[in-house]
Amino acid sequence: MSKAPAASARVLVHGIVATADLFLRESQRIFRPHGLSAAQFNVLNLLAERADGVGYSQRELADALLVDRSNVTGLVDRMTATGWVCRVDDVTDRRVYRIQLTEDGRRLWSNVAPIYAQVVSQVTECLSTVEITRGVAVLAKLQEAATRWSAP
Amino acid sequence: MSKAPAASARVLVHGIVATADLFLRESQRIFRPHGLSAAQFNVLNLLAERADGVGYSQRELADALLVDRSNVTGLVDRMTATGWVCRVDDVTDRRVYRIQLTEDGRRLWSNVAPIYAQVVSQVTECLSTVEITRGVAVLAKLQEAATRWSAP
DNA sequence: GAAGATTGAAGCGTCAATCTTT
DNA sequence: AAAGATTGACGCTTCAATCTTC
Repeated sequence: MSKAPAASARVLVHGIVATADLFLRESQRIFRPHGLSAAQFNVLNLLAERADGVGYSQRELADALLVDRSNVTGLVDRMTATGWVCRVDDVTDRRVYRIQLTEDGRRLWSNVAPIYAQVVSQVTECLSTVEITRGVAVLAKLQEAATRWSAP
Repeated sequence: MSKAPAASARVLVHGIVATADLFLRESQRIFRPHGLSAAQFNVLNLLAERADGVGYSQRELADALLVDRSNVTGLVDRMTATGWVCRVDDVTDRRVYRIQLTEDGRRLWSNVAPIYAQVVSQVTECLSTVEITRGVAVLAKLQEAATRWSAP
């Protein structure tokens, strides 16, 4: 494996952050007309794709979204206020809430998810299957390396 | 050019955002012991690499950092409070401030920048030169496509 | 003591509206 | 009118500390 020159490595890292920033900004513009934020859309996505109706605990939500547990409190607060999710007491453990999608939440997700999917497909149609596969592999290597670095 | 399956395209987009998130989180942990945030490090970087001593206007900083102009006000406020940058009145246009590095700011940057560079090189040493080149190219295509989408 | 949830303080980011200067 | 900077309102995120329940 040939050694990576420092300059282009830095360009790659900066490019990843800049591209993610761009995606985030643009996705906010998609969600905003629906009163939704990117973080809230991710919550909707998780809940909607879980068919068993049990829902996620806030801790599970935090782990899945890769954010701090304390963050989920406010996120769920706001989504409860708008009526898209609700907190249900867990029957076996009184410490935990099960967060579940409401009717309104599911309806909103049904409207917004296809729009988001289409934008993703439009933006990525400039890439070939090989490029996508290689890109995913590079990202996986980087994540692995970064994780290994953070916990030596 | 072969068509990109929707599923893997979405994995790629998610991977970019997740990797950037991971980088951001880890870089915060590097900067924090120095009382610095990632956003502030970027400001230091811009100012330090501009040798002419003229500095950036806040508008120029906003454009370079890809953030809203209003955001820069608070960022510069905080960095002025810690004494790392200062606002200097522009001599030709009384609307604009020139933001310049202080002695302290330059010293801090001299300490932190090599640490950051080394972490970047450690995390990216798992990649070959070819992988980096291809990765950068994919990101450039995506940014171009996303930008084109946002302003049709 | 450990785990789930919450709170308060702080920084970062957007947007809309305002002020000053050009 | 247009451009640079600022303000206020709001959401997202982290961290440290606290409360309740296991």
